Amino acid sequence: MPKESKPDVPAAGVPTAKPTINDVARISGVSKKTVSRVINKSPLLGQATREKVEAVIAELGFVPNLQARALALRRNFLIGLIHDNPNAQMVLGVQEGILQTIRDTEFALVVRPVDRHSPRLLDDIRHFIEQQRLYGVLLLPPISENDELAALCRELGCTLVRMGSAELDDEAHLVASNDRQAVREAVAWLTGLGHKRIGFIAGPTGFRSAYEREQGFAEGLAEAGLTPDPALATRGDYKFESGYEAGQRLLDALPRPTAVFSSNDEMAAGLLHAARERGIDVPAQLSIIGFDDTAIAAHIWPPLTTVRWPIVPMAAAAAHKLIEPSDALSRQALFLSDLVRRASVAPPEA
Amino acid sequence: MPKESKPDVPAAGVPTAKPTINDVARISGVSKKTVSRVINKSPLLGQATREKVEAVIAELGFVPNLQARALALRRNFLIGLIHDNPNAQMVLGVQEGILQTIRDTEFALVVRPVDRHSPRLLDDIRHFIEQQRLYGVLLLPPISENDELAALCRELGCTLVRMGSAELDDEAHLVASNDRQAVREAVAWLTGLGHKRIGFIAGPTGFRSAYEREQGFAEGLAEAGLTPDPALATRGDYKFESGYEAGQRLLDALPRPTAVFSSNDEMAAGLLHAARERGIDVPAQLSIIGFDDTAIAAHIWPPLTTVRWPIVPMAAAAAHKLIEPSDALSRQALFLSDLVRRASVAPPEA
DNA sequence: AGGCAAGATGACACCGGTTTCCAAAACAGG
DNA sequence: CCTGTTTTGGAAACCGGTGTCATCTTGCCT
Repeated sequence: MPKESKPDVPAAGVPTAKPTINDVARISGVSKKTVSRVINKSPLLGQATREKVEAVIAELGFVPNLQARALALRRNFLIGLIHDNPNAQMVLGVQEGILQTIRDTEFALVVRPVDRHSPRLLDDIRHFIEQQRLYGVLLLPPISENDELAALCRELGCTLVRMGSAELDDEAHLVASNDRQAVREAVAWLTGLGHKRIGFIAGPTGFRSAYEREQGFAEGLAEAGLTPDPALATRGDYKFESGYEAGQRLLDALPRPTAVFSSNDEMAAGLLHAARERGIDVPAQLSIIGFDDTAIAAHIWPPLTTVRWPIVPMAAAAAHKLIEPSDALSRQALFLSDLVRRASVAPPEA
Repeated sequence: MPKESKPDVPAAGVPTAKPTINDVARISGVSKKTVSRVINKSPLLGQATREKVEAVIAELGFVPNLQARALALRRNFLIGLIHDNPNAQMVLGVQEGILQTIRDTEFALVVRPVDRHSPRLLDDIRHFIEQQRLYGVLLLPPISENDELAALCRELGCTLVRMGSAELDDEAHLVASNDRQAVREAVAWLTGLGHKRIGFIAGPTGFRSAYEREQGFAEGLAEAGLTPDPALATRGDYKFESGYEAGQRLLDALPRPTAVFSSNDEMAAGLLHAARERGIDVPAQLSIIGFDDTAIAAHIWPPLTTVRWPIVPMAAAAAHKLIEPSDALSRQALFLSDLVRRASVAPPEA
């Protein structure tokens, strides 16, 4: 019994040195190169040889050294998540989705929050990608809309998938949700209940997601034969406080809107604060719809009707596109959102 | 032209191949080894030689190849964040803190959420650490309380810092906040306002953080000369729904508590829901204090008085302990929390 | 059978650092 | 001036894989 390979409880003086490709080659009586071919599933390889080598690999519990591969391939097995997104829940949802995909692969996820307004942004990211030799990166909105950044990734030979609204990139490098359509349905829900004065809180200018939601709102009104009232449209920056301020403006309008669509949940929560301060009952006197279905939507009072988009599956698909671009699963680029109906919406008062 | 390898318009004919340690050695007229000594700040090296080499490094813009170093050193420049924490804001705060520390170093952050109850937990993490050859890992609560996991990291030669309540580990491998003291102060705030029937929603059993907060609550009552009433103590699992259910129980108690301390904000929000359903006015008829100061605390109505602990600085310190253990900054292990006073607390009704 | 294309395998250099070992140079003491 | 010790630099091996290219089998066609 010269060799005893109990991985747990080394106990004995055996150093438990991990087997290398050389060990596998020696024991199975082939060259390193052949073992390498087995590892990489090279097609030009004899069936018999492959099985023999695989048996030895299994027996030894051989796991290829990622650092050595990274050196030789000039490419690390790391997926980078680059984002500039204030929404913790969304970022974590994306991380979860990516990890669902790379679980049981050799890939790992490295995260890199950035400051969109930093002048060193591109230099920093260039250095980051080069130094870590990232295999691919996933860009989250809003920074996914930065075309310079995308060009940089491509220049560095780093595969790239962008998350965001459609038309940002081609299908192979994009996952998107149909925000516009979802907002139209949300507005249809309100008009169907009889609402005619519907306010709108837009997201910040320059964000494609904000633009899409705006368009969806306009289309929704048009479908119901309503004309937009400029006094009922205002803008925020996706943060709670801006929703609160937007609420002040909207609730000053006369006659007051009977419903408001907010471009995200945080601003909707801010609006709700403003309504509460004025003693306006939600939903009896004011219906509210948000967007994103973040945790806060279900936990404020009344629970918020909102548009939910499938963050985790989208991120999982994005990761799939990065590491298995030719796979059929990597085909889908558009994901559907749906309206979550909760207590913040009711028919308008008579 | 047999070989043409222009990746992307590098403009000049310069191939932009990155300089290696060999280039530096050749140009500065020394050996690789000497350059390596410069990179690694080896003490036994001539001053003149060092400066000469450093000049060449700067001029060439040489950056050592991390993958090659990782292979040779058998250790990658990656910090792992292992967590099993449902609170997105907290996890993201930790990521931010770590990144503050490793910014401008060669380290990167790789994240690894896990399932505490998975039977494969230890095997998975072993494989992860070995495969990626992590330099160090940071463990977040509640999984940071798993001593087997900590032992595993040590066995694999991976430095380790645990985040959580004190007494989990020695100072060099721990960052903690003084939960107990903070809860005592929160309770003192309530008793100071005249509350005498104070309810408590504990966190799940088996969590040290939950235990610390329980102790702090008991001590706070004792300091005010109050005796704990078992009818006013209940338990949740840190989730919104469990807070809601806990609220049902507490608000059934007769006489009703005039204030409740909840072991985290989510459960406090659940309690608030329960109170609202019964038409109980907060804070006039019921004061509520939470813990964590997550986003929801400020955004629900009324805004929640809560205990805030310094997540980001704690995580930054933890990362510092990992990569620069001997540094003076790595000395601090205990961080102070403070009470954020908002509108959910008022004196009891007469 | 001979010729040839295609397929399977191996030898060897290479990725870019670190480490071992040893020689040369510098320095001290006798 | 010689010997012994310390500092400094170089050659070569090594970390553990992958790429290129040559070689050796095969199978197929005429």
